[in-house]
Amino acid sequence: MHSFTEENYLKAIYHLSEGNMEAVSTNQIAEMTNTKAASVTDMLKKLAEKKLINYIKYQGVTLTNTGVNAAVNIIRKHRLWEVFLVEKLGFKWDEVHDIAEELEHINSDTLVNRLDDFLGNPVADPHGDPIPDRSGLIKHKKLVKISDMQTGESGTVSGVSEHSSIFLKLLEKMGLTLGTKIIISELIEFDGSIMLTIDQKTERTISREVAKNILVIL
Amino acid sequence: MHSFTEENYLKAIYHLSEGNMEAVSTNQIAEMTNTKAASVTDMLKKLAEKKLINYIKYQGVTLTNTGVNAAVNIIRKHRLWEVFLVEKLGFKWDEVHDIAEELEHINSDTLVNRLDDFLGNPVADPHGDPIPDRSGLIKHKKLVKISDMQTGESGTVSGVSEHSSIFLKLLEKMGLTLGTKIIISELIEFDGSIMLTIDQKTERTISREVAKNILVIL
DNA sequence: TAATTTGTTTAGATTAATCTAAAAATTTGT
DNA sequence: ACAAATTTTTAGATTAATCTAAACAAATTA
Repeated sequence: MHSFTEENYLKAIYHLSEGNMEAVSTNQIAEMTNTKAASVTDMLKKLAEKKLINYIKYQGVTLTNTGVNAAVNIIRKHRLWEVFLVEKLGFKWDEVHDIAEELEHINSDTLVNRLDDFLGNPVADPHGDPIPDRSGLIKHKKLVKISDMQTGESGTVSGVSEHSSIFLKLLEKMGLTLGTKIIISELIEFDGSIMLTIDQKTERTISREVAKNILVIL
Repeated sequence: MHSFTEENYLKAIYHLSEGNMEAVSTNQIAEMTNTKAASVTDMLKKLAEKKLINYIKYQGVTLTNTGVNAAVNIIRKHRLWEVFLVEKLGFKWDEVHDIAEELEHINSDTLVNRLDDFLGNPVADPHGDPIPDRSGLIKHKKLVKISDMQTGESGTVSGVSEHSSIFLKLLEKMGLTLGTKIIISELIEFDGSIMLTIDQKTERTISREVAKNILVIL
């Protein structure tokens, strides 16, 4: 198995290369892992040695298949534990990240699979992020940022692209939690903010910055 | 907080000083933690520096109050996770120790207390060991080894003093799990083995070695 | 009680992960 | 295309946890 630290690097590289399939840079990894570039370089050599990443000096890195598998497995654990914390222990969606960050490193396939079953094989975590199944497969939904929607369009809030507690608490307060139905009632030209109807009842205006981080299924 | 490693030393010292309230020796700790005596000495200095143990060169160690609290808290977590694994995830009592050994180091009081409530505030783990409450209090039951019982005496199996998977599986096979009622039917002089009636039905003979490790409430 | 055995500590290395400062490579801007 | 700026890597230290071998202390035993 890989060390706690190695796992965190793999996860960081995975997240950084999601979306844009490009190589990830040393500095990006350093920022994500709260370390210095020099430390990252050292670790990259080690991970390359173990064939978990493809690394060429000065050219950035990509995960190998083995590396992707390892990363996906950690993410699976992280998200399952988040579901557990919210569904079974009554935590709020903004409280679970740090604890899951620790739990994700517990090593036991049996444990993860039994937890998965115990939770009823959930397909998404409390923030709407998809949970890889036991073979590592991830079912991505087609999600759209509210900031990309047009007047009159409607959809269901199904994810967020910002996971900070402060942002999640804000959504909670505004009634924009997962599952909420919204209709865009007006795009305000002046500052780009967006007026929408929540659950056919409440009218609300949200800033462009907030709208960019809420993901919706049309 | 204390490191993973420090926590394991505290736990080892706690377990070694249970029962006999004497100071614990360097070698005892080395054996329990699978390290060498020299490494233990180093760590003892560190723990003494942090006022978690009372340490005098060549004289062994005892835990300070702070040290006891830290150790009890780890044990509380370990035993609660064991209950979770057995009661909620369907693990057998001989399968949970190693996983709980990892889970016990997860750091969050809220998590532990919510887990405790979720499990219905259990008083004992799957092996019958008492679970400290959130203030650190441990309710010890008066348990007797089967090997110390007399012919005609009866009791309920309520604990074990040997936690190895091989031993627990054996008890399972013999029907001597927790809650089982037994009556001593005969003490066999020849080899010290003991004949007993299980749940008013089955007659069985167990070796003195096995009998020594089964604990009973009279 | 002196000698031997056993147990513990010190000294000096090692490994993993990190850092700072300096050197080297790459990218950018004119 | 070359100089400047940025990014990445190397070099050399540091910290936590561990080890082996040697020195030292305590307990045992003859």
